Amino acid sequence: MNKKQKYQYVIDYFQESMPIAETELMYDNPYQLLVAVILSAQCTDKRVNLTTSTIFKKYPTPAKLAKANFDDLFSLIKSISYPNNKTKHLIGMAQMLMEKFEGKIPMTVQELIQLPGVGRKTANVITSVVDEQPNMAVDTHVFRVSKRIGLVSEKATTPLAVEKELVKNIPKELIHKAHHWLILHGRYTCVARNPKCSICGLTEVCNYYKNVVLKN
DNA sequence: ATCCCGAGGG
DNA sequence: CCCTCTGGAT
Repeated sequence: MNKKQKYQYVIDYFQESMPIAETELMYDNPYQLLVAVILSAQCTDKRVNLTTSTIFKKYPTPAKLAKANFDDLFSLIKSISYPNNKTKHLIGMAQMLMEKFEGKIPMTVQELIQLPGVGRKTANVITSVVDEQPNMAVDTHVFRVSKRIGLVSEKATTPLAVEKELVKNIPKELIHKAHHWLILHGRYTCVARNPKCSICGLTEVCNYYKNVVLKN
């Protein structure tokens, strides 16, 4: 089976098993998604959702968030990872939105990564989810699952390298869905520790299953 | 002990 | 490339 066939097999499987694949972060607009994704670094979506309901009430717009008191915001997110950094990033992000972008969320990767707390992964999430741009955000799940199945080559050792190979091999119109497929597969089946290969429909094409599981 | 939709800085 | 930030769940 060549690479093209492998991608097709994986896509067909996900199309059938996950016809609707969406983020589990709760948001109602691009501003809320941006805040939620920044908060999601090294933290589960469920814990992020616990904090954003209050944050969105207290700071419903970039203008409000730009004027937030550090300690007030910190107290709302102190129970998730890196509260100090994230508080600083959120306020700085909102301030730059007001100063450089007229309080609106820019919709290009180049502009988004200028914002404090927004890196390539977050910028790819925003532009693909909000604007349906064919960008692939590579987080810990997408990285791990792509490597295990063998969707990307051995030499792809960084998120950027994985991103480029995935974008090259997945049809443009499916990249947005594929992003969520890989995340949800990684979150519930191809988990980091003791992946649940017994309930996985991809073992037939999976390098990890062939090279690691079958040999133990 | 390891992991969770990373980013910034050296 | 490396390191730090940093809390809760399993």
